[in-house]
Amino acid sequence: MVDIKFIRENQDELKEAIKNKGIALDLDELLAVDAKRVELQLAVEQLRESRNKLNDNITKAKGDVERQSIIRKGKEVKEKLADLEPKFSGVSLRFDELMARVPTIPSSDTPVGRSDADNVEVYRWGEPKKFNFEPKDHIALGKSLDILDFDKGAKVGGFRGYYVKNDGVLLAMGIMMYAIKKMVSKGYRPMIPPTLVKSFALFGSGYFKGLEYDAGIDEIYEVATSDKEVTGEVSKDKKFLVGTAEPSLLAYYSGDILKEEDLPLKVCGYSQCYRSEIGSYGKETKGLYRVHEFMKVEQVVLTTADVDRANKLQDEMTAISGEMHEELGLPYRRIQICTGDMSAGKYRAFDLEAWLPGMKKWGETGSASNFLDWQARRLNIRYTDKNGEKKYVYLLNNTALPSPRIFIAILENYQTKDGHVKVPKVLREYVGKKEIGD
RNA sequence: GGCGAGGUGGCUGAGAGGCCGAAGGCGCCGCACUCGAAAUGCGGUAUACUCGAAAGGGUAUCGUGAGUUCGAAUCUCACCCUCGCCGCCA
Repeated sequence: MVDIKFIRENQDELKEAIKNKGIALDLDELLAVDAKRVELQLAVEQLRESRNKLNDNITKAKGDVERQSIIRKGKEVKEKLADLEPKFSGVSLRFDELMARVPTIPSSDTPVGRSDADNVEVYRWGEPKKFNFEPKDHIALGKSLDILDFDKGAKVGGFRGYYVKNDGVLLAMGIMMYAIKKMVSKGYRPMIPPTLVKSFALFGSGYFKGLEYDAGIDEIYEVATSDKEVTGEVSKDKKFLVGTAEPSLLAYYSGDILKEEDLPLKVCGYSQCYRSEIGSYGKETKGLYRVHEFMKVEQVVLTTADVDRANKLQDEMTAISGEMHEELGLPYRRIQICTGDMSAGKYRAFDLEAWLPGMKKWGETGSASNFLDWQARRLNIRYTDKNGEKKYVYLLNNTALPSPRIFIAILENYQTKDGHVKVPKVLREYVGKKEIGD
């Protein structure tokens, strides 16, 4: 969400952002609706004022005649209100719909572009590994080492289902524990948040584009069973499965007024993540790369309304993920996301991509986003600054480590000629051995 | 799943159709007293939107939504949530 006053005063910049991000929104319509809304609000409030005054007078009325005359006048006011109030709420509803779509203006260093093809590599660590044999992909390795089973996964879980087995479990859980410990060592408070959430959490983070769940557009699973069934009716409070811990971690603070001295507030969350992938139908249909559920550690920071500070924090968060890739010995690069590949609320975004030798490509293993106050306005998260003024916090999020793609990267980067997989040093304490397949 | 109690400002807690945006207490802020502090006294102290240069005004908000009424924190209905007890499951 963007401040309406800011929108009124920065129309040209916003129109450019809407164009560059490829957002379906007519800003002129929004401004017209806004003007109408203010006009109707004023009229409605004036009518209510006279109604309230008449109601006050009724107690002072002497006798029935005066009383009746006041009630008669009140009736006229009420009729006018009955006409205007629905108009006002109709316009307000449209206003809210349009407001939810207004994007954050991207940072000046964000490349302008149409799609992910226009993202820019800004940093690279290590180089794609050279093998003196033909490297296998993780699907073949997982099968031969008996640590991944996609056939049984599909049988039980359906398309994109999978089992992790044996040493694979220790490796997957090890990746998560390693990430949690790393985040804690960097001063992040760990949480295990709910993955089954109400819609406001997903709207607040920006996963739902409108106030209502939009099936077929959003990549979120809706849970069919209501918590309570009354006479066969569907409960109004729908529940959804999160695609990342981010919405749950942020919604934790919704409605809160934090203290400036407590900021930046650093939190990390471990959760199972659920993604319908209906928007990626047909993409990466095999293996562990694109799956419906997986484990992930996410990092989230709440900070003051200071753009430079927020950018610096975002860079720090990205650096922590980078550090973990380095400690795991995984070649990676950092790319900056261009306007066309950036969702509405984001101000500045980077992805980390690890090299996957078996799949022979860079694969996204993290995504760091700076939203400024866009999410905080939706979630109503504020803080009091030193002057006692209330401001919206700036919100940042980044992947710490995702389990399956790091799993892929380790398998494919650490494979040996005889089909074994060496365990990266930092994960040996969790896996309990130096090499899987021994 | 069954039964019961309850959701009021930063907190506690009264209020049971108009005098209520809401008593009292605690907390917080200012002032007085003091060398300073404590104690005491006096005054102030919700949020959002909106009109206004400002002073100040208006609207809405007592869990949420709808209803009854000229008028609702207060009455009615539905829903959400919290707490307690029983049952069931882990």
